[in-house]
Amino acid sequence: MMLEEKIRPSCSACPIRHRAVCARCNEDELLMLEKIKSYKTFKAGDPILWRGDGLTYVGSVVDGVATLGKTMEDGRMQMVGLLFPSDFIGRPGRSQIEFDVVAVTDVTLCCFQRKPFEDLVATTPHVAQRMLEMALDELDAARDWMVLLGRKTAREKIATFVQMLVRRQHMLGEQTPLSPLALPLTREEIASYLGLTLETVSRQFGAMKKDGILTFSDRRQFKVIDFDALYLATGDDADGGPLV
Amino acid sequence: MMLEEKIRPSCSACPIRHRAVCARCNEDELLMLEKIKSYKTFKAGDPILWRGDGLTYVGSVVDGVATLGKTMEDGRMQMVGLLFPSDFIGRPGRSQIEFDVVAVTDVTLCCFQRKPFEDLVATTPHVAQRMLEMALDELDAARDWMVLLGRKTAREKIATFVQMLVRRQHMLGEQTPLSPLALPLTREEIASYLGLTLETVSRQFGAMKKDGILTFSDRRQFKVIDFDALYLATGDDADGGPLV
DNA sequence: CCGCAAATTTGATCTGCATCAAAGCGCATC
DNA sequence: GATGCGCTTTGATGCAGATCAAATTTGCGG
Repeated sequence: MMLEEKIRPSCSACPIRHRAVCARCNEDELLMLEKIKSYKTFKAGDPILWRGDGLTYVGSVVDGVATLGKTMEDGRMQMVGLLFPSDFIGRPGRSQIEFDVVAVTDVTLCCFQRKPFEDLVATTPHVAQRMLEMALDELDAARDWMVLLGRKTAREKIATFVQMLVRRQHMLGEQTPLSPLALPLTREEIASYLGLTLETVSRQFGAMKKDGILTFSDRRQFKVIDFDALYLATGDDADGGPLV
Repeated sequence: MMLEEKIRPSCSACPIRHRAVCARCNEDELLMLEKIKSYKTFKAGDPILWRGDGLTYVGSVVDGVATLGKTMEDGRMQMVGLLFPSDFIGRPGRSQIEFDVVAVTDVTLCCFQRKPFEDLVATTPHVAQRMLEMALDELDAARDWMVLLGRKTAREKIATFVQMLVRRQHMLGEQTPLSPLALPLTREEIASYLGLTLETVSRQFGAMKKDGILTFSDRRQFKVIDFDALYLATGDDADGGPLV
């Protein structure tokens, strides 16, 4: 289920070097991290960490996408976060994790044993500062998602989700705004992220296709045709504006 | 609207000394904080910070309760946090705030000018560590709230909210589990915290009264009669268990 | 190329909560 | 102790999205 690899590619060549928890580190600090890091890879569908598990390691997503969520005893499930490359998994200062982490695509993690990492957080200001900054960013994102879950309509939820994908993949890189986007999740996974059912997700995608906002080449591959209409459909305020 | 008071009570006598952002500070560090702190008070209903405002100060709630929320352009409102004594307002490293902060009762704040506070975070490990810990705690709480907003029924939401109040007021202090609890919010405010309407909140309180779980002495004052039933009604997993 | 299971779409129906609408109820002010 | 104004409760009705139930499509191992 989990393939541990002892390979430790050099941090300086790392694709998430400037966005992950190590972003602010200088060469010396990077060396300390290199000493305690190891790569782990997971297959699509594998659990990475389970709620209540002992938290022996923490780490960064290097490649792939993972979900963070909680399942209620009767099976209702709510996803509370999507983890893309450079996102951090786990929390220093806690021996247990509160949520389930699952690989949705094949995932590569840059892992640190929790204890030595905690010492590093305590002694390396650049790591602690970056951790704080990332935690506060995630807190803002979580709160925005609370607005979505509590108040937005199904259509607004889908539009917001698509817009988030556009921004994410735009940030991460190369592609022009009109190149096709990958949809890393199934309808059911999208539903559990948006507080909907998979049928509603499917119908809303259908509606947006009919309205000429999106086209699907493949079930996991789509393009945004009308960015303004997409933006309008999110229900968000004017500032921030279309595209961005 | 805002009464600035230049009084600076000594930190050592502060009621939130051991839970706020200063919790880990030693005497020297406390002295640095004392130098840049000032108290501000707000009347119930006053805005404390508005979304998009320049964030000139940050600080801790010393007394009273405030809400953190966002209003959509068409008036839909979602509260994303309740701020009790020792909770932190604002975020270092950002010049704007993303959410509205409003005093729901009379509120006393221990404020720090943002810039000097940011310097302190950068140079005082005990402040930075505590900030990180608090941010991660809030992140967990926000994610639990996402589960509530996305998946729980109206009754489960109300039960979870009441249980949170029980725990909060239990933590903050003196009272026995059976003493009456203060409900700091109106039905409408509760609704906007739970992603419901005020009518639904009212009906659910009514139902829980009829079921012998709660009694109200006053609209803002109630007792929990049946803790087990309350716990059962939250929809949460067995661990954590009743009361706690 | 076939068969099969998983994912998705589409349709019909149901329901929990929203919405709309009126009363009650404190409680402050005069 | 009447007047008015928030707040809350209660009732009637509507609807977005859930639930239930089939198709239909797709991907994949043999």
